Amino acid sequence: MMKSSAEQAAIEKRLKAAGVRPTAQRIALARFLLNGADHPTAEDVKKWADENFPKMSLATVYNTLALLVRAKLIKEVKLPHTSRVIYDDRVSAHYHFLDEKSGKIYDVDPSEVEVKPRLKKNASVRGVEVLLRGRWESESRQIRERRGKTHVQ
Amino acid sequence: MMKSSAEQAAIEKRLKAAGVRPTAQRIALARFLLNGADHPTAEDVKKWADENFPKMSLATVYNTLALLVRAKLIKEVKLPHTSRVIYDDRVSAHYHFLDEKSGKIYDVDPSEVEVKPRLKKNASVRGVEVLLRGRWESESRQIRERRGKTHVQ
DNA sequence: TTCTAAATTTAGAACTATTCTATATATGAT
DNA sequence: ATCATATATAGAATAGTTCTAAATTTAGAA
Repeated sequence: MMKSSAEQAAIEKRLKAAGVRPTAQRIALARFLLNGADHPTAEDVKKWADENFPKMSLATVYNTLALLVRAKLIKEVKLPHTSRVIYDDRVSAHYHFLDEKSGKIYDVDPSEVEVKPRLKKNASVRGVEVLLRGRWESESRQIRERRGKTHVQ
Repeated sequence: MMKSSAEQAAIEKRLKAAGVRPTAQRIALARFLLNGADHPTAEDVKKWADENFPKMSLATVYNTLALLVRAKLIKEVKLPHTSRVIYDDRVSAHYHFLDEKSGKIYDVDPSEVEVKPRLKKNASVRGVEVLLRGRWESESRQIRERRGKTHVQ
């Protein structure tokens, strides 16, 4: 793990480079969002803040999330399985995979899914969003067999 | 256009076949949803009801939408450009196209978009959702030229 | 028909996630 | 240190949906 102070300095640099004034609250949140959080919701971010920063308000969490999105340091992701917005530190275009067992979201590189629209209609496609659903960790044979077996009393 | 009474009878039949008791409210809403509405939101449906059915409550609109979804007569669609749920009378698997100019949603048959996941990770994909964004009606050359031209005083 | 039990509809309260508002606090430039 | 501006704060407001409890309607029995 990176030393906390060095990490803070690096984050501060990234904020400045993106035109965001590095206040204490912003550095703390950016550190969480850019080095550690895994597709958190605003609620997840607030929870982290409550445990790691004194008296940060929910408004600051939302303000900062919006600011970091505008600065292109994080991306807003809206997926159909929840009404909560998810924040993603991967800012380049990519797709998502929803593990239906755990509810976890995984990023998928566009190169890993071939998408070729061949619309009958003469429309111009300017963007593509893809959500894959399934099991991210495929079950081992042993686990599958155990699950399949009826419990014997 | 189909004669209203015949249409009602047909709708009533479909509701019964799907195991839904055909009350007056349900017949009216199903008629709108299955023959005429184009990806309406709950608000659109309520608005139609206010203009075409006496005193229907918002709760009935939501109850009936949920009921028709459970009965697989319509499908719930959640898209990232709005926080409102959209209802679709096409119930088989398909993709969507968002016209970014009009905000309108169009259904796209899965045969019209080739999607081939080739994940590095050994995951099992059980479903794919695709949203295309762009212009559904591609502009004619004339319109494009007119739009491009600076207005001369 | 009338009665009755269950299903449905209703109005409005409650809820969730987010945005807004007004005030207080902190910051950087002078 | 002062001042103007930016930021942070608590809480109110909002949007969309779901819940609750009471009233109404329905289908079937008597």
